[in-house]
Amino acid sequence: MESDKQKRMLDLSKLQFKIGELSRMTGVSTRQLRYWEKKAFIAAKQRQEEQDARVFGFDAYVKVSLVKHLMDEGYTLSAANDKSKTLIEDAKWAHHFARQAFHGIENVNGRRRLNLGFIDDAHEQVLYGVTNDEGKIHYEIHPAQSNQETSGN
DNA sequence: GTTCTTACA
DNA sequence: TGTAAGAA
Repeated sequence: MESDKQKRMLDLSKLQFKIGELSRMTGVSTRQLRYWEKKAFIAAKQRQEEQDARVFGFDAYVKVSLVKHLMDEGYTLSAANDKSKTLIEDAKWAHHFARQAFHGIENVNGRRRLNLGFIDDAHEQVLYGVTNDEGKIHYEIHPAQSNQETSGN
């Protein structure tokens, strides 16, 4: 099912931080990080043999940053933990959505447009996202076969 | 110098 | 949660 692990140029799963690093990165004390781990709010990678220092991954960094931010906003630890869960789920969903929606960037007449794929089952119309001079985005629908001048820039 | 666990103001 | 202690 999940065999679609392609070779991405950015492999965030390889990032590893010791507790001191994660603490400095997020502004959360090492004391808190150990406590949060015990509470299962964050997870450290499995420690190898006997004595070992905790190793956190990018996912932990994101989680800690979110919880820290929420606590600064006034949330309690447990409340911040709960809210961070939904935020992370939403972000994952949005990422999944955007990843599927992305069909490449095309250059036409010096302008670039984002191909968002067909909007009809007959595959006759394509949805594009474009920006104006101020960077504001809008959408356009074009016939499917007008992709002649897609100079690979 | 850093991290770990346990305990206490 | 901060901080201290003693050990790794």
